[in-house]
Amino acid sequence: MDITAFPEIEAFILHWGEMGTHWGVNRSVAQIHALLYLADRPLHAEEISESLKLARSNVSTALKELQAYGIVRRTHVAGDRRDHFAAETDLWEMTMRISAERKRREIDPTIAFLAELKERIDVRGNVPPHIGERISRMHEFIFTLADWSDQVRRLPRPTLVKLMKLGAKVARFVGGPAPKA
Amino acid sequence: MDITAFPEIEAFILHWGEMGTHWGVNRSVAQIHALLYLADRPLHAEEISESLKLARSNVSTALKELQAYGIVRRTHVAGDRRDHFAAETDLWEMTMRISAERKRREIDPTIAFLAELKERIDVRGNVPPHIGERISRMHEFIFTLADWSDQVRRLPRPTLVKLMKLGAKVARFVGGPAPKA
DNA sequence: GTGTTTTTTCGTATATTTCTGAAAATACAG
DNA sequence: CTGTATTTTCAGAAATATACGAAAAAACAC
Repeated sequence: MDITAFPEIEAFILHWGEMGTHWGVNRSVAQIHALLYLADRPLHAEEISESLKLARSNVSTALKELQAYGIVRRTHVAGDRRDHFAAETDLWEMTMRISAERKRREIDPTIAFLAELKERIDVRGNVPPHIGERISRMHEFIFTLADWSDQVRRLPRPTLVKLMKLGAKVARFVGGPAPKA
Repeated sequence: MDITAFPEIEAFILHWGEMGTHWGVNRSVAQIHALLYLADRPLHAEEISESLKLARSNVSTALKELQAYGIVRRTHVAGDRRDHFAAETDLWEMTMRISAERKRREIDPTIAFLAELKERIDVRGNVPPHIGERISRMHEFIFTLADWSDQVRRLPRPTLVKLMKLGAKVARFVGGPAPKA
């Protein structure tokens, strides 16, 4: 399957690459992910490199990143020494893994940082009180969201899908008003 | 309130700026947002420029961006011709507005793009069928999430907070298993 | 072990984004 | 209207992130 044969495939890959850049994922990583998502068989690094016209070394680095996210796995093809790579195609699974990894990399350290900062502010004593309050509120807020995301991530997929489809109607279970539309 | 007087404040601003860069928000925008979040009164552009050592013009651009997100508003101070700026300090409100704007800018166009792409693939006819399926699934998935986010955004804040605190326990309402921990 | 294929590392080149400063535009007071 | 304060625009400079290619390392066959 040569991607240049289908402009639609190329368009998807380019769009996905751009999306990546808007969300802090580098373009090559996102493009390779898109390519593997569309592929119906595992691809080796050389193929990827040629298809996307990226340096072989760049592909290597990007694949490591995708594996760190847990959304691409290495597989082997009989009679071929080269590593082959396949993307997770279950989109819920993919989303959960990306969110878990980004939480680990960025959110957890931020929570720790805010806790430490609040401590330092309290020790110092002479910082205007509203500063401590704002920092505390941010800490608590991010912690609450992060904790919620951890719980949601552990839900069985079918439960998650049901909840999602329910949308704002879940509000009725906590005594909220019926949603308007 | 001179931020250089408190290294904790500066640390918060720098951290927030870095967070921004990891999520596709430019550093100056995020830093200014952090400063305004901590400030207990509206600040004018010149103050911001001096506090953060950013060019006045850069501050102007960044403030426009923050206003486009709806998380900073322009106010006026009696007897001062200059515009003053204050950040939304309710973190739920802030989060909802950021997510609404990012959806508008990035997700909605992506949904439209995927729909259009699927259409083109169907018309063309000779694209391998699994490609069309993968694109369709991605389209549906993103649409479902986006629709869910719209509904959640419309929920009254107290309802939202209750749901969040409930965490994985909401699963019981859709016949899911009791969460483990 | 040696030779060959494949992958990774890493310093540097390139591309991209961000920031600046000067100039233009706007808003307002008198 | 004229003059002054304030804000915005925009082309180029600076900073940052990304991608490359050469060389090293690793994996494997023989």
